[in-house]
Amino acid sequence: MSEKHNHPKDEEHHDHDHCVESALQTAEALCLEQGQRLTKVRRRALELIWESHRPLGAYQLLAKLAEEGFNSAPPTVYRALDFLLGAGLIHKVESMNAYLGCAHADRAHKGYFLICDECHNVMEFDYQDIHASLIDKAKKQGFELRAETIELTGLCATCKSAGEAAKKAAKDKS
Amino acid sequence: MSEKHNHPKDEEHHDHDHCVESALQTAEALCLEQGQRLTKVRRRALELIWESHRPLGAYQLLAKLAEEGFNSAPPTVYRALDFLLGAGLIHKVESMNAYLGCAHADRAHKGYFLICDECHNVMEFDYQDIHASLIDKAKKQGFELRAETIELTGLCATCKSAGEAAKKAAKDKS
DNA sequence: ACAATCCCGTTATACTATAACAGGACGGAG
DNA sequence: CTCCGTCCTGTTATAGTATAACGGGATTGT
Ligand SMILES: [Zn+2]
Ligand SMILES: [Zn+2]
Ligand SMILES: [Zn+2]
Ligand SMILES: [Zn+2]
Repeated sequence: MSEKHNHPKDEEHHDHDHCVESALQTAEALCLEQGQRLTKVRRRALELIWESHRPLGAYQLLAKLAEEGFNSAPPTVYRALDFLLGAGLIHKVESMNAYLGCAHADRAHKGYFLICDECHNVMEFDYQDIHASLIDKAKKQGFELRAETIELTGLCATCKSAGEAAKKAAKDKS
Repeated sequence: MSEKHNHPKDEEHHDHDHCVESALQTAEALCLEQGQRLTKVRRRALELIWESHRPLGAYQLLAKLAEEGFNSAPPTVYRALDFLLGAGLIHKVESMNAYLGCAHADRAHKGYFLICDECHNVMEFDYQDIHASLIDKAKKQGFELRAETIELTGLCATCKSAGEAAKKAAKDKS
């Protein structure tokens, strides 16, 4: 029971525009439902985060917002991020201090991430079995779980095969 | 298959001095074995991290080192931390920007943490079954795992029962 | 003694995040 | 519609986390 959402830039068959659009629609529906206000800056922040193919730092996002005429002081972006985090529309990748659009905002879930050290692409998964197992283990300690930060780093398939190809080429030359 | 190392300040039966001492001995043995130099500042940094009952921020550690006559500029502490992290003697808790002595430095392992939001105590676990499961899932994506950040936050048993007691007292008063 | 390497001191700077207060927009009650 | 309370935003200042870059001193093996 795992679902992935992967959006590398170079995956041509992936229509990322559609992806962004659908995320925005979900966001609007969710906010409406919960009586939350998806204001201009919040909406645009979410869109910019989604448009990026990798997690976006707060100040990178701030710069983009500033370019478009939004206020350029840090609180602007952190307020938007707080809102989006609270609404479950984005996740923070703690090990990168960066923010990522959530692909399953419409249903409660825990976000687990596979982060490539090389290309910095991130895949989000929802491993219910591991989640259940963690809850169980925590409970055995009398610990009541509130949040999970699960970030796995390494080499993605693309970068791995690229690396192996490079190594092979070097060997052939010698 | 899980092992815990828990060292809350208020657990009277726990001889933390012994704990620190043994961690230091392990560290010296490991460094000797690997031809690494556990210099004064590194050694003292490790000791200070262990003496703290919760994860220590870099600048908190720096302040303690400075009190003892070590240089008080940031690179001092970050160099020591980098060394200790590299040697596997401490872990970084990403969601707190803080550092924690590792209780199993002598054997390869992945550190998973249970972090109490209330008292900020941290327990480290070594869940081999979850580790295996994660490696397996990653491999199915063609992803080669290098590091895992698993940080679970919530309420520890102590704080939970304290909270429930407080709630009960409030109810009795009414 | 010498060279190579590693470690440390020092200064400056980059990056990440929040505090605090004032003013403006919005939405509901009357 | 108007008033009021609340939520949102603008603005300035500051706190907290981490690294760059350069030079000098200690350590180790030759
Ligand atoms: Zn998600
Ligand atoms: Zn990659
Ligand atoms: Zn450990
Ligand atoms: Zn606690």
